[in-house]
Amino acid sequence: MSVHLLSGGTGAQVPAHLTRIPISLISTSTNSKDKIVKGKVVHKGPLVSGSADSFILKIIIQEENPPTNASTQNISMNVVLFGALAKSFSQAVNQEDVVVASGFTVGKSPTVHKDKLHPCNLLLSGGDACIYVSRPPPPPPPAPRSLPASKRSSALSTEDSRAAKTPKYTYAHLDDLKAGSVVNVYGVVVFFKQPFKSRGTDYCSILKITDKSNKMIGCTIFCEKLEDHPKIFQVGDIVRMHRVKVQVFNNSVSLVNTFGFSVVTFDGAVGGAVEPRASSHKFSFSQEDQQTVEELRSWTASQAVIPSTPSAIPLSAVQPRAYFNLTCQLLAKAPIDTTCTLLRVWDGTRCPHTLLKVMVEPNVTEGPTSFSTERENLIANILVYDNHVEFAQQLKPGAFLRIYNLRSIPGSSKVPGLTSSQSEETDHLAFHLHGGTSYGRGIRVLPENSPDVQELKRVIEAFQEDEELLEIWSTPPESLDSEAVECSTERSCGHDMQPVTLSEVKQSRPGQVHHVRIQLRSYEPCRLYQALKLYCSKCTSIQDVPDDELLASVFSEASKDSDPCSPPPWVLSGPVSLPTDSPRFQNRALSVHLSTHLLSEGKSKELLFLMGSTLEETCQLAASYPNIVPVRSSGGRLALLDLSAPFLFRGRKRYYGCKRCSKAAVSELSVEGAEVIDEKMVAEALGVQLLQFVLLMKLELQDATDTLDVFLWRHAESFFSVSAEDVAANQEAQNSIRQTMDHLCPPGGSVGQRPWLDLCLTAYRVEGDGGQDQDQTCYQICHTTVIRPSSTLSDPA
DNA sequence: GGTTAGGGTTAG
Repeated sequence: MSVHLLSGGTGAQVPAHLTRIPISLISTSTNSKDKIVKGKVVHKGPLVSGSADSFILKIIIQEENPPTNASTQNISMNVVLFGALAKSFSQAVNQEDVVVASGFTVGKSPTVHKDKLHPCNLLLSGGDACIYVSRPPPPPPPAPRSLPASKRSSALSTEDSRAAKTPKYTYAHLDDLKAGSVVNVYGVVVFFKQPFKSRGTDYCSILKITDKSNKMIGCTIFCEKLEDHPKIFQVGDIVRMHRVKVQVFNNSVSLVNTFGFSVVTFDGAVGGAVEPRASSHKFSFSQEDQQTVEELRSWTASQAVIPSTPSAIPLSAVQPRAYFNLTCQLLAKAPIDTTCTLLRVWDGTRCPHTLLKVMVEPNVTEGPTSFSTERENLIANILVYDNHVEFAQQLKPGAFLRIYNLRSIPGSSKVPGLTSSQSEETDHLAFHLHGGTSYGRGIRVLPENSPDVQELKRVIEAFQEDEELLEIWSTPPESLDSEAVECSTERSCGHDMQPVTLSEVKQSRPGQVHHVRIQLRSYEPCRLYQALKLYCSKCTSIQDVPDDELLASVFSEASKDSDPCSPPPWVLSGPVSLPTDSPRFQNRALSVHLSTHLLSEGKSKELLFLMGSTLEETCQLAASYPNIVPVRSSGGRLALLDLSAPFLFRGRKRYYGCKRCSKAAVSELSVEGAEVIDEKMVAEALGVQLLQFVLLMKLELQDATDTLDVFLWRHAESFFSVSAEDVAANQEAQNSIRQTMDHLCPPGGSVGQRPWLDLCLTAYRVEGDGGQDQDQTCYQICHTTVIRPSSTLSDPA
């Protein structure tokens, strides 16, 4: 059981009585006694260590010069080494070394279907197993030859183990591929399809490559993960593939990835930086690779292998009735139906043809729902169909894309789900990414650092600067009186006043009302749930809404009070079980108290006093009982929880009381004449000063003259057209505020993207802590409502 | 444990 390094005549020798058996002829019935198998190591796996010195190492060897009697099929096979042999092999043997194995047994390869290699594998373990290594001669050293052959080490020197860590690869020429072999290749991409979902488990990439031999070779790459696929952006890119298997299909040679496959892609432009695009961080890349890429680039440029037409064209050069590739930025997107998604893109250039308008609901749009008029005119609406929809759904607005084989159709066609009057606009150019992958049809996200994206960003930024200039010159104060500017808000105050500038507002005395036409520059809090507050109308205090973590601790603290409790005479007490399927709630009976008065009214379940529950359990029960008041035992009596927690749960709504203004005590509720029990009745009965949910935000306004911080508070609910109580209880109301704010102040958007707003402001004096000198003028937005983003994505002109 | 695809336009 050992690894022997063969070195000319001086080292170990393969015993002469052993006879070689070609790899292709090995079967499970092979008698391995006195046999050897010889092959080149084309893959060396990692040394896998199990428990207590049990090592396993898997390699693939390939027949180098098959004897004439051997077939060319199955010339590559898996070899599994065990124990100390695996360990010393791992240290001593490099990829590309030629090895001879003896003392092996033959097993069925469990991975034959996956790696398409030999149906058998060689197993090397125990005392008979032996590996002889002959290293290929090193590449010719620079003249004069300075390294005598005798200097080459015949022992396993440290130099050898270092070499083992960075295997040197050899690359096959594309006109010299032997069927069944596993090879490494370099090639220039002459055709490619972005990875698409196969009918199996993997994504499939199709490419055709060529090299200096001028041979065209088709390649099929199957990988489950998209990132393991070649990152090809355009024809002319250069790929380096390791461990692809040569196959014959339809009488021509093709390549398929096999075990240990990896690929690195390079841009093919002469003179550009050689930057590898790889999925793995640890791929080999040497000076030789650099040279190979540069040589292939020059060769490609001299040979006209690649059509000289540009691989992508800008919107400004798009012809009707054409297929083309587009490099662009995604601004917004919206699903149309299950087979179609709308992508709104631009590349900063203006298409000479009028572009198709597509209407969609704003609440299904991801990204801004409207843009400046200038920008709207540059936006191309792309309808993406069928298999591309799934990929499109994962795209994020802002991403840079290349869309391959996009089709421009004049006159427009009907958009599914919309009536013809909504979508049909003759003489408009429509863009379709049809279903299927023919001609490489597909979408690819380009990285920010790619040269094409850098160029795209230059064009876009130049446009944005123009856009901002336009906005500044065409807006207030010059246009304050005009009706030309479309506004996203509406005043309902009824004041008959002309708008003034922010600088005029700042110079005015407090106590006045102003109309302004402004844009929203920024706002606080960015985390909109923090805008939700609790307000006491009695003491006018404002506090944050406690988070669930705090509430849970209040409940848990309250349930620790285990003093015996004598409930008041007007209650009936008993256990209640939680209406849930969840096993963790089982075996937990909570103590509940019902009002006998309500019982007599037939409304016993209308109001529950619940004791000893957790926050989670209380919420569970609140789904089934309309009013739940959490209680605890305190000094032998029934008491409310600390008022940091809600004193009442009504469905998903929670009601809080003011600690300062409440005189809380558990007492009986009078419901005479009342149809339903509401929070006000409960609060009154319990002596709780009910806190009100309010929205409080600080907005920074901007116009051509100045900026101004204003509050949105007392009129916040009508501004957003939502109730703060709803915001506290449901996600939809929260989303609605988020959408409104994203519309008024698009995240990452330029000033040109922010709509103009007509506001009514009140200015008032607020006493500072330090007396008269510290008085401040504050401003509040009042009597103003946001007009919900219009339901069209089209150019409003 | 093992297949997928194997370039060559949707038909909205």
